[in-house]
Amino acid sequence: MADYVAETVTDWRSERPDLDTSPLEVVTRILRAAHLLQARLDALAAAHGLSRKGDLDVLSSLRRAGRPYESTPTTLARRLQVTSGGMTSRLDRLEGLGLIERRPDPADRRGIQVRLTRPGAELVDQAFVESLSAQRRIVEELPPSRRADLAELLEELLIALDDTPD
Amino acid sequence: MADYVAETVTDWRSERPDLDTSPLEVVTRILRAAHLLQARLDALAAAHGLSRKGDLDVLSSLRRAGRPYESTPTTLARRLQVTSGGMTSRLDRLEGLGLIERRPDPADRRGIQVRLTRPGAELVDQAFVESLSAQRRIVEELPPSRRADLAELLEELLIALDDTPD
DNA sequence: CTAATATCAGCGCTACTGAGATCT
DNA sequence: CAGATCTCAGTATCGCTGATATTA
Repeated sequence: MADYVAETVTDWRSERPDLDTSPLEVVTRILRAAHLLQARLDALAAAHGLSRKGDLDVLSSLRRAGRPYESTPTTLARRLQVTSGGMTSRLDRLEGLGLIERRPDPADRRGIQVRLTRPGAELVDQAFVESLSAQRRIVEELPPSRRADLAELLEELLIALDDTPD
Repeated sequence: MADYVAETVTDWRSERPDLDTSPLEVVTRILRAAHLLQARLDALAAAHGLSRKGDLDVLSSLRRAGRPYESTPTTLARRLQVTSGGMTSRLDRLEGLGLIERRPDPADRRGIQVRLTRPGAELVDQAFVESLSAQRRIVEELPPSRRADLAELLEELLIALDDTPD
């Protein structure tokens, strides 16, 4: 029982036995898994009217900050791995949908506060829970101790990639 | 020492203690790692004139098949997680660069054989080795036994996601 | 003055969808 | 005729870059 990447590595071994292709077993697997997972989660979010990929991430990020469900465009952009320009367009869309509001930051007149609206908070509480359920169904195909191992190994890798909050 | 996702899960725990957000520790980590890894690999491929994301994957897929370095658009599309239309445009570009050729399939006149040219084979032998080195430097931040564990866990997950060759 | 914040216009890229031509 | 193969045109999306205005 093997996955696609196992076959790839076997092919390389017979073709270029001088190369150590074992890094593919981690890196390519992560890329392929991300592709498959993203497709599933996007389809699910779309069923809640969130057709654009990163929108639920923005709402979730605001939601988990707790009341009053606020943040700034710059903070959101950094967390979600996009530029500030990219975040502006996501916020435009979400504001158009009535899911967030922008208000001037009282403490810094350059800044903006982004806040979940009531409908935004309700939507994220449904959509996020549902996304989480879908994720759980996938992850539960691994036995519990394996899940925890995988999570921890991925964390080590992400730390090596400097994906740490500062 | 924690990564970004650990912070996320902590936030959720204080905000929605009723939810089990542990699936994020696997799924979100995979999505974030993929984003970071892809950015590094794209930059590297671009240094070899392969500015477009999937191009090196196409060349690699042909190369590891062994002589005569041939495949078909449909097979490549399936392996590389794109539609046949998406593969057509990749092949157009690579053909324009002189890295592949298209020839009619002698056995099936609907079909096309895609083949690496000499320059294509030379380029992939450089660019792939370099990409592999970059991947190795990343993966080597984990101790060897951890690397193997991670590879195996990811394989189990991909099998659960049906990413298997048929 | 330098640096930070947010936005905007313009651009490039990527890949999908659906239709069509050809062939099994 | 149904189904497979490949291509093409059209479309949607997505995010980046670099410039700008404002303020710290």
